[in-house]
Amino acid sequence: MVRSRYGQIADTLAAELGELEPGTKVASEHSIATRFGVSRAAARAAVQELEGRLLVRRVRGAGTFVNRRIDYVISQRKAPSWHRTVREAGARPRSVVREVSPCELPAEQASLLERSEFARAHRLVRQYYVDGLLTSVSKEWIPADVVADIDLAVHAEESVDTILRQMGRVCPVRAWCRVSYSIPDAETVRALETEPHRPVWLVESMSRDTASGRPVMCSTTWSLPESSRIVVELETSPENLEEREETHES
Amino acid sequence: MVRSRYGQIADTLAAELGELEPGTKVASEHSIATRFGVSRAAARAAVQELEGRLLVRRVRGAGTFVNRRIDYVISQRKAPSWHRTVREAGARPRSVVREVSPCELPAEQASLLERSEFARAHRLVRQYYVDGLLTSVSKEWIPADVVADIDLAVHAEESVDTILRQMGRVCPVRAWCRVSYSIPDAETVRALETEPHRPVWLVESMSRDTASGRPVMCSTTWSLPESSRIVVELETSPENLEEREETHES
DNA sequence: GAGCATTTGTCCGTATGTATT
DNA sequence: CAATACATACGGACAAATGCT
Repeated sequence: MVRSRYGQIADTLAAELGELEPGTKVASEHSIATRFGVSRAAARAAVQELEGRLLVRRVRGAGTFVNRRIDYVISQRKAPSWHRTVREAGARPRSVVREVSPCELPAEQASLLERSEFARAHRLVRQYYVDGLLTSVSKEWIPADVVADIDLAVHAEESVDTILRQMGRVCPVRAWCRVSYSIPDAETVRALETEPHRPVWLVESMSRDTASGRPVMCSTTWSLPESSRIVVELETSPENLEEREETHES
Repeated sequence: MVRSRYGQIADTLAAELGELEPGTKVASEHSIATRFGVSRAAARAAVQELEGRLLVRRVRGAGTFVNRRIDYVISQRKAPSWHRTVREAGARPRSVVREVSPCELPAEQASLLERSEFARAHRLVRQYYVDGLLTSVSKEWIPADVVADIDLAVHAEESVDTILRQMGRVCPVRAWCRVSYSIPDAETVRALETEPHRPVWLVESMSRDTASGRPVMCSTTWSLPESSRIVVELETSPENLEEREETHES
């Protein structure tokens, strides 16, 4: 099969992009069209191809920029640290509290947190930026019986983990987690500033207190696929192998 | 912000698509252009939008068809069964052995299987179809010390699990697994019949024998995002909470 | 197998809209 | 306000794959 012209151009550009720092501005559609002697439509197709490969990001009116994906590993063996993960990848992490308010637990979160529905809790909405680019939004629920008041603390100290440790006197660790690739609801689309109906990462998580085993926090986090590569590791130790259900098909 | 014409058309079509059975043929670009009084380019943009939402599949020369995604849940509590999962979703599963050959274990697989590099093993390549559409390809490695000869059995019995149980006299269960969303290598691109450089699901997995705890099989499976929605569930039982590393950031 | 209509894929040139700088 | 850059849209053309006759 013959490679299409825009495909060849995309391959050429992709090779050149490999040398560049994330955030670098890429040649405009017009200049690509001129350089390769094609129409702007073909040049555009090539850049869209690169966007599909997650190699670039495009901003209307501003230009096209070299993209980078942060590997975020979710594992049972390691406690999560988004800020550290981003920094270790050589990027600049920032998170912003968008909303913090008392609420009553919705059914799903109540069940996960092993509380009764409508139990009093704190709802926390945050946005996460990598190198100034919005990459994720999260909603977190913390039952009021873990920490009574959270508003002031949340603005002084960005890490919820630290707040729970200091104010709640608990030691939270991730006890359950579900990762999928789904279509976000309208509210999330607004918060993530993404196109409606476009699939993004969804990580649902619940943490327990190490000592008591009691759930102390749960969250749902939506992340743009172009900005992070979520990796989930699942491990069953040999001693626990028998605990599982059995079927006879691969 | 005003919604673009092709976006409106996409929304209209998406609503209509919801009523249709998977596999149904969708109106052609030309007829959409005529119906909505727009150019073919705009109609095409609308259909491409639907493709991006994973609602349709397009085949050159044939047409555009309603798509369905199969939810495939990977969990510690449940043994995997691809055929059953697909059937339960109301679709028709089929897997085909493409290649079965003796080989020496590559470094990565040798390490995972706790064998020495270049140890003799069987390499098995399979393709998976849902409703006749190619959705996944897998490579599986089985050390020769688990089953000596596998060629004939593999063609008579599709389930590797069953072969291992009967010929290898082991009871395999998934002990480790890693899921990510990655760019496939050229060989995989050919086997998956997908575009180069397009990200797809990658599930790496290793199974141990229940009784001995010894690794008996490992595999890498690549799956098209438009055909499956991979969900990974990770759970740490309260008793094991202390086993993990600690950090102090969320 | 050959021929034909259909359908998507690619590409051209041009024009206008809209967001950013 | 002007220049730049991406977004949307038009109309036309041919290529390539598919499915049917």
